[in-house]
Parts: sequence; C-alpha cells; structure tokens
Amino acid sequence: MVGRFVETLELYGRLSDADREAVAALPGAVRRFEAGEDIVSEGDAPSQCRLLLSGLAFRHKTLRDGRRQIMSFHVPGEICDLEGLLLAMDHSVTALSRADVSFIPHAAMEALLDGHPQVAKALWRTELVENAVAREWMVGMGRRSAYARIAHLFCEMYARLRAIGLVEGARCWFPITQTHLSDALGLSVVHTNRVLQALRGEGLLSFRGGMLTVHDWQGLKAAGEFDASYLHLKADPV
Amino acid sequence: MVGRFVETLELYGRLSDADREAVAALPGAVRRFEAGEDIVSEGDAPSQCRLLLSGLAFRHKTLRDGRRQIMSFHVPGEICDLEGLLLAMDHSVTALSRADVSFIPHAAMEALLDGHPQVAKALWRTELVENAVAREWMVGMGRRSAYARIAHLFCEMYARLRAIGLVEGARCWFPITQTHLSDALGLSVVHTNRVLQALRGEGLLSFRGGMLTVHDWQGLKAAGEFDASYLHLKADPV
DNA sequence: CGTGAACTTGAGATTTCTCAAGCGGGGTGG
DNA sequence: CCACCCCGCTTGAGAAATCTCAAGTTCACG
Repeated sequence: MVGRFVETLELYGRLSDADREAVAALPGAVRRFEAGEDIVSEGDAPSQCRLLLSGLAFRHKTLRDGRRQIMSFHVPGEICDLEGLLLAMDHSVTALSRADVSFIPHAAMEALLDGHPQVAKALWRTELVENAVAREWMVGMGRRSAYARIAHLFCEMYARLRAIGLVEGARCWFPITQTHLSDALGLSVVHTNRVLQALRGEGLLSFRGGMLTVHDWQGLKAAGEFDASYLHLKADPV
Repeated sequence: MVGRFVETLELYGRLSDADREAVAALPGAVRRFEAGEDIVSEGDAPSQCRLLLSGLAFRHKTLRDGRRQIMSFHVPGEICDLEGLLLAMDHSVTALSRADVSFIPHAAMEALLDGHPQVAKALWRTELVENAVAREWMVGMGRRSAYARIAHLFCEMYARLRAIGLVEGARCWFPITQTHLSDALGLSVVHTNRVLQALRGEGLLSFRGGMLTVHDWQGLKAAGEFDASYLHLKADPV
C-alpha cells in the first residue's frame, strides 16, 4: 500500500515502468492515527519508513516550558521520517488530522533504493526540497512581517496541495488551527488571529472549518512575497 | 585535494581503508575566494561539488529590498552545494572569510558514491544533520528571545568547530560581523549589538576581532538553551 | 592622515506579546 | 433532550521586545 507515493516521486524525477512497479510492490502495514497522535517521536530510531497515505502531519519540537515550534508540514505521498533511515529522530512528527500511514520496513526501502537509482534520486530530491522549504521558512521567520509570513504559508500549502491534486477550484482542505499556525510561524495566537482577519478583510482568502479558499491568488502571492521556485515543482499554479 | 573531508565524513559514519583511499583520490581543482565572494550563486546548476577546505562560508537568500537571511554556516570539510548534485541552487553560498574551495566534478562524486555505499551514507548523513541544524534555527527564530538565540548560535558554532579540531583552549576563530550575526538570527544590528554586550557583561564569552572565547560554557549553554544532540556529533564538548 | 567598515549609543516608534475575558459550536453525560 | 464543558476563536488593553533613524566612535588600512 503506497498510495500517492509514486506520483509524489514523479514530481521530482522520471521513473521507468520497472521503477514504478518496484515502488508499488513495496510492503507496508497501514495504521490509522487520530489528530494529535505522534506518528514518530523524538528519540525514536525507526526501523520502518512512515509514508503518509492520507491526512496531514507536522514536524515539531516542543520545549519543556510548552513553547512549540512546528518546522514543517507533510502532505499525502510523503515519507515523514526519511532521515530515520540514517539517524535517530531529533524531533516528533504528529498527525494534524486523522491520517493513514504505511509502515515500510527499512530493509525493503534500502533494497528499493539500491536496485533503482532513479527512485533513489527522486527520493533524495524530495528530501532536498524539504530542506529548501525549511530555508524559506527561515527567511520568513527572520525577515518577514507576521502578515507576509501567514500569507506565505497559505501560498505554500496551497501550491503543494495543488501539485498533488488536492485543490478543487480554489479550495483545499487544510485542517489547521490558529494555534498550529502560530506555532509554525513563531507568532502568538492572538496576533495570528488579528492578521488572519486582515487577510480575510482584504478578500485574499477565506479560512474556516479547516477549509482554505483562495480568492485572489495574485494578491495573496504579493502579500506573502511568494515565489514558488524554492518548491522545485514542475509547474507553478499560475 | 580533499583536506578535512575524510575526517568530516568519519564524524558521521565508519569508513574502510578502501573508502578513505577513494575519497582521498577524488580529483579537484582548488580556488581561493575572498570574503564576500559568492562560491555558488542562486540559479546556478553546478557541475562540481564545492568542498570547503579552509575558511568559513554561509548560505543566504537576499531579497530585492536588501533584507538578507543567512540560513547556515559551513566549516572546513563540508560540501556547500551538495544539493547541486540533484537540484539547481535556490540560494547563494558566500565566503565569510578568505576560503579555499576544491571543485570536485559531479561525475567523480557520483562514481565515488556508487562504488562506496558507506561514503554515500556518511555524506547523506551530513546532509541530514544540516537539516537538523536548520530545524533548530527555526526553533530559535520562532520561539527564543534574541538573547537565547545569540547564545545558541555561539554554542553551535563552538561545538561544530570543536568537533573538527578548530578550538584551542576555549578560543576559536569565528570571523563574523555583527551584521552577519543579525542576518543569521533575524535581528537588527542595533539589537544584536546590545544583546552581545549583555552576554559579554555576564562573563559568558568574549567576541572581538573575529575571535570567540567561551569563558563559561555551562553558562552559555544555559543562556542559549543549548542541547547539542541535534548536531548528531559523537561527543558533546562537555 | 584620510577613509570606510564595523561597532556603539541614544531615543522614539512599532510590532508583537501577554494577560484577561467573552463567545460559539460540538460532543457528552444526565 | 438539555445543560454543561471544552476547545478554538475573538476582542480589549497595557506591556515588552525589538526596530528604525540618526549620529558618533574606533580601528585597520592605504
């Protein structure tokens, strides 16, 4: 059970039929997680790769005093502990919504990567893109206003969800609370709430009940100083 | 000419004699960069890996209006455009000090990785650790005060330089200006300057003329909420 | 001795935070 | 079926951290 995995890989590299078949043949036990459950925890040294089949997840570190920083989001088709192949986890990955996750044994993944260099390349590219995203978040947290940061995050998630076909019309399911948003952007909930109202007030987007609607993509991009090139996707959603 | 490269790899994986020899046999033309020169620029699609032999470098994005965010530092022994093997550069890497850089053709690097899986593993681990560092910076920018952030950065660089033998006594050469520091931490130069004075005033460190001296490692760690585990080094500098 | 970059200081302006409280809907036990 | 409760959202208001602007100092270097 590898769900959207092949499609995600093909966003980042060309695969042969044999490659695709090998990926599809990957073994994996599926487990469902409820929102808020840890998919993998800080300190774990995983022996399987956790592939997100459906739902969203986020990586985060939580400090003793409760301050939390979300460091990235995962969408379906992504492996959320790829680094676990080589290192112990230094942070946790938690389900943002209900999520189905396939557990692929490291041995099977290693065999796939050894036998299929194009798959390995594509997979490492996904990892490199994840870093590129992290760097862009640093730019936001270091140098952009709360207003631009929030707009930028919505742009990013909209573009990523669109790339995997999860945007319909101008709407996508993005079940994030304002608390998560704050923790991802390094803001207080109160401030996040106020800025969000400004974004809505300007007619750029709607965001209620976990549903994001982009009313003015150009305007939102401008507000967020968003340029999709760091996502290394084949096509920018105009 | 691969300088400290083998030692750096051995921080992250066990190599055989054959592995070491293969690494040492890597071809590479050396070029010297002066402080401020771009080693690789945004938009480049490199055909060599740039291995830092001596000196320091930093990755950064600079926005049109001049705001700049530094996203990481590189120390000798590190490849500063490893992602260039698979992706075009979406940011620049600039020499922080005078630096010697070896240019290793991608073909040679790929042959090494194909023929020496342990080297490939160690190299990917360096990449994964770089991400771990990026995530820790996000925690800092999102959730730590300027005071803790600055202390944390000094802790990190001290620990990294120590791991490669570039700390003598409690001193190391870290030729960074307060402007760079600000751009790395998302602060204004003025505020950075004031916080730095506090750190000095408390006797935690000295930092002048590009020389960092740590007077009170435990105190500095506490000030920066620093825990070296995210660096995935074998030994914490006590 | 002149120059420029880096550093330092002062002071007022802003952004963002914290504390505190009220609102609203969904789920649940009585 | 209803009351209650909790979580997430919203609002108000004062506080704190950090920024911006402006200017002066220091030091290395030519």
